[in-house]
Amino acid sequence: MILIKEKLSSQGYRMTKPRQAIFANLDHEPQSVAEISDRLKKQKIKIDKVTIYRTLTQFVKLGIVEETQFKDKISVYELADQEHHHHVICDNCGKIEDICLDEKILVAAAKKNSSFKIKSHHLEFFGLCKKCC
Amino acid sequence: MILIKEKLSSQGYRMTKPRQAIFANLDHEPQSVAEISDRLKKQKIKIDKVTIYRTLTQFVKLGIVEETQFKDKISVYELADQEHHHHVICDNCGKIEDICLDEKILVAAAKKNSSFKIKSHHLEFFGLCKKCC
DNA sequence: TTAGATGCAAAAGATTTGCATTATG
DNA sequence: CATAATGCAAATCTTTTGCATCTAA
Repeated sequence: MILIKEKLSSQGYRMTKPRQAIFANLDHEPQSVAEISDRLKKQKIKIDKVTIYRTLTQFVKLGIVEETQFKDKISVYELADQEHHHHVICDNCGKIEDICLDEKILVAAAKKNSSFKIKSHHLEFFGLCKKCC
Repeated sequence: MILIKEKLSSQGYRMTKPRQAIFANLDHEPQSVAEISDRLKKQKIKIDKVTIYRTLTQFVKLGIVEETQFKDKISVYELADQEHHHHVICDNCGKIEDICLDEKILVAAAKKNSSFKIKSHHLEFFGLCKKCC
């Protein structure tokens, strides 16, 4: 709690009810704006989707939230993790699971093989979850 | 040429002028529908964007084309390659470069660590290209 | 008080769908 | 000739923008 408030105010931003509610509904599981919006609705908290978009964009900038893009063309957001991890997405039901892997060697190889100055990467796995197998 | 025609007809589909033109403008570099459309326009070939979308979707199904999603929310398409490869995307200008890496070990680790039946994966690197460095 | 934040309406942009028409096999 | 493919218009869906109003600091 104090964390975000500090991060916000240190950049001249404000802590507001909507931001607090949105933050409270973030998770270490990735969620879409629609999902977050639904969660808030269920809690009888009325926040415009636009506000959710703007808040998440800001949280991403502040390093509070991490954004990922999957094939279905919608963005998903999750609490930024201290530890870098990856996702496994079910081809059938869309369920997303986190997975931890040590890809140091691969990143090093990429840096060596590419003419680009590589700064980050995304690694996602696809398959079938237990239920859909 | 004969390749796609066979793949198409084997599934009851037809080889048409638009499909041939679209195929001829595909590349091993990923391109968006807008880019493909522009290329065709320059060649004075008039094909509706809708047709490009439908054709690409079909080519993907037939394994002729590979679709990738980047953060800017648009899909890019490239000729499906015999050899599995990855992309390096410039954070500044969006330039995309292909890169080959051997990630067998990593995939094996993912299969071991996950409860999912993993079938495929996506690996993309981000950074700055030579020009933007 | 005063700049930042919100909500509503509307715009924007990519992709999809419906349907009448055309053209391939 | 039967059916798949195309083009056009319009719909969808996610995300963004403009602007008047509100509110935290």
